Amino acid sequence: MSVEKIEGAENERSLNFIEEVIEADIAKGNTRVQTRFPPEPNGYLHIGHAKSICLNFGLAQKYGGKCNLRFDDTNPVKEDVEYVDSIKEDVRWLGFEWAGEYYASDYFEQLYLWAEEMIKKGKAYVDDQTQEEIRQNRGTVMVAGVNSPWRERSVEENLDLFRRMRAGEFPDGARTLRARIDMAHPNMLMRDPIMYRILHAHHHRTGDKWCIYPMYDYAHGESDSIEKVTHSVCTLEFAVHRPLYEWFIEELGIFPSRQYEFARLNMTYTMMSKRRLLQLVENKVVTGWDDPRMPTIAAMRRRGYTPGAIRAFADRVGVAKRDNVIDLGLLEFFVREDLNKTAQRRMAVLNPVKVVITNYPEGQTEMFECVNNPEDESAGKRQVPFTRELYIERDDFMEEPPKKYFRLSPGNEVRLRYSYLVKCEDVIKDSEGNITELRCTYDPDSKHGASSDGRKVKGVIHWVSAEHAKKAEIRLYNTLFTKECPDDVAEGETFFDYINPESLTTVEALLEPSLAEAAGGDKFQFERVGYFCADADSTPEKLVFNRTVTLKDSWTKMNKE
RNA sequence: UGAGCCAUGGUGUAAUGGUAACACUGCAGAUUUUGGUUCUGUCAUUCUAGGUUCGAGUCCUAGUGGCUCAACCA
Repeated sequence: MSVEKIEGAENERSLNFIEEVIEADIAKGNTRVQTRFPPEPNGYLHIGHAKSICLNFGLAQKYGGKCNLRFDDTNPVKEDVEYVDSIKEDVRWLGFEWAGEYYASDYFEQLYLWAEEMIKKGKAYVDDQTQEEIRQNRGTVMVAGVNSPWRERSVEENLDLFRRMRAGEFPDGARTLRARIDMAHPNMLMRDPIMYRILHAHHHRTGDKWCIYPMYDYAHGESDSIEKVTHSVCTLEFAVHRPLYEWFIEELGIFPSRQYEFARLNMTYTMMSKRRLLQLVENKVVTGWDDPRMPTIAAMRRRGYTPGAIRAFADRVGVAKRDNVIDLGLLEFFVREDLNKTAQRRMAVLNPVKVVITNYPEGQTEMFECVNNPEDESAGKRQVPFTRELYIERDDFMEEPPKKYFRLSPGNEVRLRYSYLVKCEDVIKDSEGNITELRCTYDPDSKHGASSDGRKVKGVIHWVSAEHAKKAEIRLYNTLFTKECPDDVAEGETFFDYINPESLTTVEALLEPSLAEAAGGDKFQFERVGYFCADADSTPEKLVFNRTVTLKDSWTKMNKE
């Protein structure tokens, strides 16, 4: 397992409750630690999975154990190799290497053999009830279920029927194999759970070899056991499955894997249901699973989030059993923290207004040396051209500035970053009163932070040369949802109604020329605007940047007052 | 009229039965050629009621509140 060290993540933290379990096991002499990350390949991994990945791989790492990647591919109708591939890519990108790559489908034959064993022990039977009958006879949480009329079939008959199920003699849904436990059990999962269903479906790995497929409950614990998983860590909603998990393992007398549950990750403004995310993709609400507005790992990668930031986030969020809703801002904090150290700084104007330096020679070009990253000298410097006509951010000028505004305004002087001090002398407007141009004068002695008489200015703004600026498409992303989408949306609306109509806006920005080569995920901080990632599709001819996170901006609050 | 899980600042997560802490957020200030970063300071927490104890966030009892479970999904 290889993870580059991330600063800040090595702080001493107390043990989470799963680590306590492991340390207790080690104290008892059970020193081997084997975990697994078991996604179903029916969608892309999201930030919630990232927490699970960091936990499972982190546990193995911490205790000198191993972590497997196992695909829980027992439902062929929902699964696809595209998802298998994306999951592997995302786990690797997060910085983890799995000890073994397994598939529940690798175990289909063994699982089948064990099922016959269960039948022979009288612990399983073939049920001919319809789906509807099964549902009705299961009872409710308050009312006990009733036994299936087929529950007392002989071992021979069960065996024969089960073999014929496998042989493909029956249509989908005609029969199931059920565990014989207790139809009055207070835990619904223990009321003769279905072990196998008939599904004449093509499986992405086993092809058409099988027409019966094991259910999660029958496959998961056994798969863990086959892999000698010591600590099977899953989310809280599986806690009610634990008695069943243990029941199968005990009845089969196989390696005693044990299950532990932790609370899944929830985040503000974020939808974590794979089913819902799939709907967004299928309905083309987003461009795909890696649309930067999605909460998927692939989307975050494209947005410019770093693996280290996500790992640090997962570490901070912790592991407990309490329901939680993490503020999206916490994730962004870790992204900012990481990017602050590594992202190169560039100047870019998203909403331009022209500035003419009236006392600067026409046709002259001057190169200014700009620091790429004030936090990292090794990032070097670059030359940026300066001319008589520039563009600055429209927000960086106010004709009637409020009291604490210290950027450009009539008669006020500001520093053009890394170049001259300029003073606004005149405001040019069109017939409708819109500002079209600002006329400024510059102080020729104010290079390199100096000024002719030692005066200082508070405002420092970014700029680009009108002649040299490159155009680029910038995608500004906001949260996909304007508010929390409930699991059950109110009558008359769908969860699509909760989508933020301004989740994606595109602007044409003007960039300093050094950005022309940027492509393929390079990250930049556009000064006082935010962090941007050069889109993978970006070319020097068509520059496209995705916004990652916004800088902390107390000045915008001031503007709102 | 079920079973299981959970309850600590605004948000998360800690605390051998012994001074409730850490991070994020908020607020205030300092530094700063990014209103960023960095630094300093600061506000704010044990669901309720009993009980055990010299001492309870922690143990016990009862209550309250929240979550999960009735797919041939995982």
